[in-house]
Amino acid sequence: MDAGSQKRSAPSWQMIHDGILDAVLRQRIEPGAKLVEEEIAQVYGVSRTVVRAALQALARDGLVILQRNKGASIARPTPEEAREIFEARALIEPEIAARAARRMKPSDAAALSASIDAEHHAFHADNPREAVFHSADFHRRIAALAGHAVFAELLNELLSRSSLVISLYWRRPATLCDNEAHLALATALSSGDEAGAARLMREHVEALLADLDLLPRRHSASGLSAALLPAASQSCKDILQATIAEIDDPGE
Amino acid sequence: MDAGSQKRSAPSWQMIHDGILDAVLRQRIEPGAKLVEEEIAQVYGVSRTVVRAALQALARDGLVILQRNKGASIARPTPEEAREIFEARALIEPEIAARAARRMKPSDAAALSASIDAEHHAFHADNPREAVFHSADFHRRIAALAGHAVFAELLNELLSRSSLVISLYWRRPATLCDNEAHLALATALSSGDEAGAARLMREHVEALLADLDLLPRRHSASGLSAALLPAASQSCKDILQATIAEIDDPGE
DNA sequence: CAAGGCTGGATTGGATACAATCATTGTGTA
DNA sequence: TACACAATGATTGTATCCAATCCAGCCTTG
Repeated sequence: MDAGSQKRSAPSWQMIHDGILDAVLRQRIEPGAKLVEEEIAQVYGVSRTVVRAALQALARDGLVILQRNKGASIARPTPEEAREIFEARALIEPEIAARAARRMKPSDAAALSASIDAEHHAFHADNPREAVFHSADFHRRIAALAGHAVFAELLNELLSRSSLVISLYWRRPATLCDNEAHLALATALSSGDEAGAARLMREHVEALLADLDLLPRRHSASGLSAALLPAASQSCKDILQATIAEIDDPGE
Repeated sequence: MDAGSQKRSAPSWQMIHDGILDAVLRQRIEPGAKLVEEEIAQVYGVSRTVVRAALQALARDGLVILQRNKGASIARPTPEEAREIFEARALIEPEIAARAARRMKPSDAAALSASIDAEHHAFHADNPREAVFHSADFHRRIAALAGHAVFAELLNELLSRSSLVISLYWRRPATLCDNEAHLALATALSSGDEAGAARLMREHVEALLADLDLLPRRHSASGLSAALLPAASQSCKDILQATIAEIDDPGE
């Protein structure tokens, strides 16, 4: 209801914003990739004006870095920023889990199961990126169940930035404990165990943080790496076009 | 240093963003006030392009509501949203206080004292709005001392929105316990008492929430009240001009 | 041969013009 | 008189245009 009534006033740049956001969440755009306004404008068939609005919105989300006269590029969180993002999640998400456990209805368990299954399926299909995407979706759905709009917004931003962190600093793409943790969480949530859900969530997020490879080294000098890995920026246009095609043709 | 190095790439709309933000924090613009692009553009001597960017940034901060083809207006948090904002603060700020207590240096105490003094002074000068502004500034400085950029960003947004909540739902403009709480907090922080600072902060924020008048009644029908109290929207231009004058002439 | 300056292309920043939409007022009619 | 409807003015949404800036490659020069 809440989201539905707002749909009528959807800004036109929202589509571009969501398209790039989706590409980030699915790790189809690498951190540091250059986002040229004209290219995106051609992909979506609009003028640069609308693209600029979308890029500024993404910059407010912390996903895009805008440098004056130098354009937009996908953000590259520093190791310290990465740690801070997961520390913030470790504080907020247990509270969200507790509230979700308190308000859960039996019908809500299905949504969580669907997300877990999707993650499980993608994992076994040897598609770790999609698995990570659905993993974040699981956390997002819990936030939706908590019925707390402000917490949900805060977490949404943190989850988006977590995708960047994961593509930069994720150590092992094959982690089984992830699914275990999600299953245990879903069980605690469904049984209304507030304290247990909060504890499991805190441990889960702390485990995620511990699995990051946050070395003090500069992962690679910002400008240099972008020059060394131009694949992302070259294929940015194609990635967005593919994303659009998927949206138009939801029969995935 | 951190902010200084970023200054070179300051976007041009930042000035307008900060101007409107300052007007909100000082409660010179009332929630619900209409923000007409052309007026703001004339005040700042720029075109609507830059103003639109600033308004979109403010919308991402939750301070401005953008409705398609209906323009921008200062947000009016619902009572539920107001409660959620302070619940989020009650969760985040104790953690910030604990981290600040851990990292405090003796020289940092001065900044906190200055903020408390300014609040105290404004309060005794019978200027409750300015007192509220400095009260928020006190919380902001603690976040800066905590040395955690993500928490600081999250709190910054919550503090800005709190200003809207306070101007809508604040019950008693004459609260002495505020200063008491801030003094006790500053003492705990200066002495490095993590647990005490966290506890005091949580109690303080919960007291703030308890002092809000969150009745289920619609505070007033949105359109009607705007018509009954057109002062805010009419003087929006003047408010911004006055704000600019103050910035240009800092000898307040 | 290396270092520094310069020019050309590409890209962004901002202003302006025009189209689209909304709110308000006025008018005609039942 | 009250309601429906159309015209008008105001405001926003988007595209396009031009100036400002940056980047890369080349050239000059010590």
